[in-house]
Amino acid sequence: MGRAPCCDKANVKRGPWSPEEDAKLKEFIEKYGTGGNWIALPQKAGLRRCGKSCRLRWLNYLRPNIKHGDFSDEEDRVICSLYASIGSRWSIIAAQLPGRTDNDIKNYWNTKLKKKLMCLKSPFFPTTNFQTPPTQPQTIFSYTTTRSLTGGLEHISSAQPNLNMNFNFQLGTNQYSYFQPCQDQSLMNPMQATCSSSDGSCNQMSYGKDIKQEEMGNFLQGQIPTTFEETQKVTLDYGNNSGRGNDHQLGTWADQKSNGYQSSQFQYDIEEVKELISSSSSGNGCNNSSFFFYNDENKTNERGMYY
DNA sequence: AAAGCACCCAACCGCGAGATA
DNA sequence: TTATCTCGCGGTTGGGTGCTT
Repeated sequence: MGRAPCCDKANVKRGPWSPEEDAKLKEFIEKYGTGGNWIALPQKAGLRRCGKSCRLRWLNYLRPNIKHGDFSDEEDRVICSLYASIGSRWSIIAAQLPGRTDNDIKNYWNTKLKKKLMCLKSPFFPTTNFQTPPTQPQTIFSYTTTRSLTGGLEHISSAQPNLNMNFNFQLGTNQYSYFQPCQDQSLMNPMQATCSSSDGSCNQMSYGKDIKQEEMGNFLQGQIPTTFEETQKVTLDYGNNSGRGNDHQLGTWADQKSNGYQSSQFQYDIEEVKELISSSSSGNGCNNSSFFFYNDENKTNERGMYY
């Protein structure tokens, strides 16, 4: 037994709204309000539309003070922070951004921001030597372009200077992943995104397709740091790992610590971000690589492996 | 120039929660 | 207490548009 339809679908118009319909709806609501009953509203307003459709049109497009157009950096930051805290509660996020609708934010997240963020914590490393460790705190992941540390590069858009990928970090029974805004989009040229695993075995990427949620792999799974401070302790080991090419001799854990740039800009609660991008698939095919993780509980540095 | 492809976003769908009879 | 109705939400779809080949 299915749910009763909210309206007579055979007798309502669907699809894009005409300017005339917009005007009718706007005029009616400005004059009489919604009356607390969207289902009855279209009939009263003389519209052959479903009440839900009217509601959506009003909330997302017609009501006063709706803001359209590009999102500002500040709005990006708010969205990311809230997403990290509460997940895909778009209506709550929208409530913090005057003039933005939940639908707008959801679309923005799904089409742009998610990709932008994912590219930033990319599991790529430069094919050439990393010359000088940064003196200012910044994300260590921004240097990465061409090397996959883990299996799971699935799709890389050819149309945008962003990389879309998934990856796993595993540490014993724990798994970790990262993402962070990219400071330098020039590092994200997808055409450079070829895996340079020393034996050439890593070849997990493809181009020119929307990344789909079910294809993303285990971006974040398993036991992960539960506090902001913990996530800040997570870093990569650029050091002298056997099995890694010389082009990845980027420094040591100690260097990174003394330079103070391990994940110091980590703004987003990884615990919540994992809700965002999850699926059952996990890539493989890369050589194992390792990273260091500071275990806050044991007060020790531990080595994790990428698979 | 045209066909194919990818992206974007407005709109739709179904479900859960809350209100009401 | 239960059944029904409506709202509001988040996930998904599909058509328009622009880019690439």
